[in-house]
Amino acid sequence: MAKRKYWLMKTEPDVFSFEDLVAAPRRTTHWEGVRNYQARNLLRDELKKGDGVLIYHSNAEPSAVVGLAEVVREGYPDAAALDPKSEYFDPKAKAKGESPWCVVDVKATHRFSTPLPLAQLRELAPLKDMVLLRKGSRLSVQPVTEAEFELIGANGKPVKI
DNA sequence: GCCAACGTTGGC
DNA sequence: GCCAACGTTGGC
Repeated sequence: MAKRKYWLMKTEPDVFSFEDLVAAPRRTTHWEGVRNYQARNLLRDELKKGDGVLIYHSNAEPSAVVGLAEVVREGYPDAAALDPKSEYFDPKAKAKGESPWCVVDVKATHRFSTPLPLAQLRELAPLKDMVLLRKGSRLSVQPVTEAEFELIGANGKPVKI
């Protein structure tokens, strides 16, 4: 099996929070609604079963990494793009008859007993090159190095769910 | 609520 | 193919 890789996924807790993921059946959901090609390509090609995921709350008080998850199913089409009732509906995808967008299934594994807010992440010197902390970084699915994942994991004091 | 950064759209 | 206009993200 290929070496485990690491990712960070953003979500707005008002829309879908980490606790919503924990409350979902089997603590698993398909990570729908990514509508950016760069992020789509990662979901489609790069995220593999068993990869580690940092769950990050954006537009939150405070914005923070709040827990860990794992990829349990690799990329497949995001059906929400074809559903007119979904807020992620994509008329162009509907016209084409197939969804160009991708989801993976992620499962919550650990809750941080100490969520790590942005300000605190910025204080950790080894994270200075982290994608999340780059100015203007908006990518909602982004790569994380093993060192970054381990450091953030340790600092968050994760508790197995 | 403001606004900087970024991605996408569409006129030409 | 250029680029201005527009929409979205997301920190503050």
